[in-house]
Order: sequence, then structure tokens, then C-alpha cells
Amino acid sequence: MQVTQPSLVRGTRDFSPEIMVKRNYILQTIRKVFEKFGFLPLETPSIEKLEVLTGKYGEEGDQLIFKILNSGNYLDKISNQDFEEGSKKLTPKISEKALRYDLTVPFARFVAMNRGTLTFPFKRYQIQPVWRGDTPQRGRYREFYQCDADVVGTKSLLCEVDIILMINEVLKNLGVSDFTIKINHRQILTGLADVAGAGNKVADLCVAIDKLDKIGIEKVELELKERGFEADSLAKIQPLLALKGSWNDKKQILETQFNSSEAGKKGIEDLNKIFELLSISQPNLNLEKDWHLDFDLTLARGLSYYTGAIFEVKINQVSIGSVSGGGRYDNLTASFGVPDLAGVGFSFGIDRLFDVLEELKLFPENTQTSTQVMFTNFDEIAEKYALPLVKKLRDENIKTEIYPDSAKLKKQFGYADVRKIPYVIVIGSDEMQNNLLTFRNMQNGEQQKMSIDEIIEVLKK
RNA sequence: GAAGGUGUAGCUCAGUUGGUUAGAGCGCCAGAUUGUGGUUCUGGAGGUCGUGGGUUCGAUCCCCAUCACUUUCCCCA
Repeated sequence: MQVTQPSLVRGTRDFSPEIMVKRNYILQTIRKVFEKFGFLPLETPSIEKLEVLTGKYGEEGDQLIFKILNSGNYLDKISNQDFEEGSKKLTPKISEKALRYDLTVPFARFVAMNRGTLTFPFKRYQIQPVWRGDTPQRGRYREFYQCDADVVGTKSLLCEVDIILMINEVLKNLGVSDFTIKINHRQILTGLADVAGAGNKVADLCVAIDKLDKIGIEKVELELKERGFEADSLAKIQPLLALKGSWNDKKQILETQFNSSEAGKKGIEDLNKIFELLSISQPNLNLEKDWHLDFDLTLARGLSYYTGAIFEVKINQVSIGSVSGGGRYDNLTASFGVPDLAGVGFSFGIDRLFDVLEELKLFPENTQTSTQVMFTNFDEIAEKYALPLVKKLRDENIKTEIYPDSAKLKKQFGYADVRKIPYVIVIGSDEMQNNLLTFRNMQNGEQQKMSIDEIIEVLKK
């Protein structure tokens, strides 16, 4: 027999039971909040037609799509000429399917396909793995999970408010207290470009500004110069980027700066409305202190399809990138021939959240998912005696198992110990004679003889 | 696409200026304790030193190639 060296595809991971318990804890927390806000689950296939995915992520993105070779003789219809034209032209001929690259495009495809039957505004959340043919690095995988929630078919700023509320609730439920929701608005960035007298270079401005906290103001200015910004226009933006203070402080300064920028005014107006709605939903709460909001002019987010409010969440005690982000877009489905479908969405990065909770030791001690009580297996007679009792405990919804082999008790107890099973029931001849079972508490080592009904009472308390 | 780093026991890693028998901690197995884990003590198993080639009397160590993993830049979550 051919022996295979067991190994993983690089950039992929196994999730052991210990890790899955923790991941599920995070996912359940998120799911519960999403559903509380009226979002419903959606799943789409792992594989999509290649043509659905290509052209949506830019040229570099297209290269990172995992393609699937056609089944059967995929070279059947390929001519020598096809070969000579190179891999770029050959690829779509031998690969018609690919693994999804993100959740947004499949979602857009779904909305476009079902626009006739969906009720708008349509709210969905989607938690599924996505694949990227990238070389893996720290915190970057070739298979990883995205956790998206979107509303399409409305321009209402109530959606943005809900997102802020959901982020707060999820993080609070996970026990994270020191975090910041950075918020900005694409139109404000456009306003910024207008102030600089470079209204047509918003995209360049965004790309450069996005790196601000990473590479510092000097390098950003350098990059902006390279991208054709004039020195005096840089001088106009620079003090704005360094603005400090509360929303109201910044707003006043920006309003005067933006008096000739329609876009800038609109951005300010939107954010102000969002904050106003938030305050109405819960008066007396402070934007910065209670909602963890931080209006950050330097927040840009690389993705070009955002058109309205954008946000990103940072955990302050942990030096890790953002754990959540999102924004409003005007045209989710345009590339599928369905125009004018606006929406807003955001997503949680659960791998990063996992690391955050691990570092801050915020995972609950008892996840309550493991076995509560184990029967030892002394011999065949005891095993038969135990079986109906096992059934009885399980009927009481108590997580119960019986050790499968008549191994030495030392081994059986060792197993219970490693599995952190809190109670063990020992059944031997004495126990069977009196119908009193030895019930051992593994935490403190105390044990006593009890009837099965007494044991159930203890376990159900 | 570019530049580095690392591959030695199940895991984390020492080590060898080239020399007989390659080590530690943890884990695993067994015993002390024949009906009791987590502590302690004793013993044991477990290695093609990533792979292929070269230099050499001799290579885990030096050289070359190759593969795997990993980090940074670019980009991204």
C-alpha cells in the first residue's frame, strides 16, 4: 500500500474540537445579534462560474481566484493555437468554475438573480469560507471565513445606525470593552480632495491616506506627491488630517472648509444624521465614550465600491488589524445588469476576533459543550447494568458517555481527567447489589454512593 | 513578483570547530497504587538529523541542488 505523508495545503488549517468550541462561541454570539436585528442567514455554493467572479476584484484579484479544472478530458477542445496564446487566454477554456473569493460578489449574484422574488429591503447575513490563491502570511490564509451582514434596497441611514448598534452589542457580549469604531464618509474624502483642488483624484487620495497609521504622514505626503498632488494642496489637507477632538469640534471646522464642496457637505450631513439617530435611540449616551465612535478623517478603506459612510473597528488593547469593517455602496449589482440597488454592509473578521479573545483571555471557562458525566466500564456485567442508566441520563438531557472498553480504571479516570469531564460514575459489584452508584466529583475528588435519581438531581441543578 | 529565516523524537527546541552510542523538557506507555484521575517517584518505547548529490578515511554538521514550512515588502481579510 502506498503510504502518504499526512500534511495540509499551506494556508489552510484544521480546527480541532477545542478550537471549534471557541470559534462556535464567537459565531453564535454574532449570529444571535444579527438575527436580533432582523438579518436572516444565506448560503451560496462554494463554487461559482468563473465568469461570475472574474473582473470584480481587479486584475490582481482575478489572479488570486482559485480555479477549478474542468472535469473529464479538459484538453479535448483545446488546439495548439490555444496553447500558444498563453495561460491567460487558455485558463477560461479549461476552467469554467472557481472557488468563491469573497461573499459580496456571490451575494450580488444572488440578489441579481432573485430580484423578482426578493422583498426589499433585503437583509441577510452570511458566514462561509472563502478562498484566495495568495501566498499565506501571518494572519493571512488561503482558506478563511468571512462573516458578512448587508442590507440592500434602501438608502436609509437607519441601517448605519443598526450596524453601529450591532458592533457594540457583539463586542459587549464577547466581553470586549476597549474598542473604537472608526467612522468616516467617502463624500468627506471627496470633499478633502476638493479642498486640495484635486477633486478628480479621490481614489489616489484614499489609497494613500489609508496607509497613514501604517507609514506615517511624511510618507503619505511623499506618495501623494508621486500621485500628482501639488505641494500647496497638500498643505491645505494636512491640518485637516491632524484634526483632534469630538465630532462636533471637527464638524464645525470641516463645514467651513467644505463650503464649496457639495460632496463634502453631503458627507457631513450624512454622518451628522447617523449620530443624531443614534442619540435618539438612546438619549444620554455619548458618541465617543458609550458608542466607541471615533470620526477619523484618515480612515479610507481600500475598496473602491464604497460611496457613503465607511467604518472599521479596532481593539485598543491588542495590536492587531481591524476586527470588523464595512460601508455603504451605491451599486452592488450593476455588474450583473441590475442598476440602482444601493446597500450597506459590514463584516467581522473572526480569525482576528479569535486572537483578540485569546489574548485578552475572554473565552468563558465552561463552554458547557463537553460531557458532564462518564460511566466507567468495569466489565461486561457492569457495562450491561450501566446502559439503561446512560439512556436515562441522556433522556434527562445530560451529556453522558460510557467508557467504551473495560480498561483499567486508572486509564478510564485519566481519560475523564484529560477530557475535563466533571463527574464520573463507577459501577462494580457493590454498586449493582445495592443500586447505589459511586458518584465522584472530579474537581474536588469527593465521592459518595447515590441512587441514579439523586445523581440526576445533582447534575440538573 | 522580490528578499530573508528555518527544517534534529508525537510537540517545543538544544547540540555537533566534521569522529565511535545524537540530547533535554513536555507528551506517550508501564510500574509503585490488582476499584480511582489531576501531584510525586522509578523504568521504557520513540530519530532515514527534510530529500538527493558532492567533498572527505569519516557528514546530522561543510558545499551544491531540491522540496517543505515560515517572515517581511507589494496587496489583502
